[in-house]
Amino acid sequence: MISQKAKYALRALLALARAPHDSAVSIAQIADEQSIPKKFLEQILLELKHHGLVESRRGKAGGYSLFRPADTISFGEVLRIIDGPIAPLPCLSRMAYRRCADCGDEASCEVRRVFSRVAEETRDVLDRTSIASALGRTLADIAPDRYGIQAR
Amino acid sequence: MISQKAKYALRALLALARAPHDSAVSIAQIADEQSIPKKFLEQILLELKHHGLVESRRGKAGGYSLFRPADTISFGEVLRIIDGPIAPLPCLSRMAYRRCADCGDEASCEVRRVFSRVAEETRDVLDRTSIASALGRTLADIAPDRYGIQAR
DNA sequence: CAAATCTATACTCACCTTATAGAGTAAGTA
DNA sequence: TACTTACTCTATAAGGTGAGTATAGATTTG
Repeated sequence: MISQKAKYALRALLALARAPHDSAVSIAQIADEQSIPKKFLEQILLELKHHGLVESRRGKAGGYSLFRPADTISFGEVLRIIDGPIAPLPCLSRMAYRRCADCGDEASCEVRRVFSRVAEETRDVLDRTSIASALGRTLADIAPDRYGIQAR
Repeated sequence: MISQKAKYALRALLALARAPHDSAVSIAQIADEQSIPKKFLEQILLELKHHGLVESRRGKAGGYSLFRPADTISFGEVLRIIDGPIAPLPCLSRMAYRRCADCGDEASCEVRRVFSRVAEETRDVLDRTSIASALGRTLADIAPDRYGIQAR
């Protein structure tokens, strides 16, 4: 299960992607539209900003907007920022590998072998699907590499 | 991430599947071999027993053994027993569907659409892989339906 | 300056995970 | 029968995580 927070993050990014280009959308507006607790959403957007996915303008008429084109932001990237590793086992994570303390030999671990297939399929979907392609208005699914979507 | 408990459960079942047919293996032996805390493993095996995956004999020379053939026990079934739903979103679970409170319309939810593909791929692997096939000694991967592995 | 808005950190609170403890029950065995 | 081994069940607890709230502050623009 992905966290509620990650779901909010994705919904917020989708909302920003739908907004007219270069127009800032206020936290309040997104929170209201998407039924996300406002203060919680503030934290989430701040985190996405720290990771360079969105930018913000302060003051009256301020708000958030995407910092990168919507077809260069993959679901996988967002999930890794908010929820951490996607892999089903620590010993299968690329961003935060950790050996399983109780596993004698990784190469012969049956559990690992099975879940590595799960991990592969999951990354396949999440790293190839961008915010734009989820909205169904891009070519990123067809040639994602060209758009700089993070490689698996 | 799957839970430590689920990993223990799978490892215990794999150990039972490796044991000579119809011979009971004691909790202590499995715990020792697999480096699983004994009292914790007791709980896990008991739970698997209640769900009809293993059987037990008490007394001296007692222990656990598989109740069903190893190629009829899928990874998915074990995970659902120990960790609950496999789906990445409550609104995608077949065993425990729950509408997302904050989602207006499921049919048009982009997040749901993307993760339904993840769920499908994941189930594909987990429900088609059995304890036996993980050990690499069965035909269940080739014709799983014939062996009664739970359909997706 | 005032209002709207973002920035940052700290805090709560319930629930889940990962066990551990201990008393009880059953089956074989000397 | 008494003893030993092993499974059965319930309770409990420490620690972590998830999902927010609260509070205070900093910027920008009108």
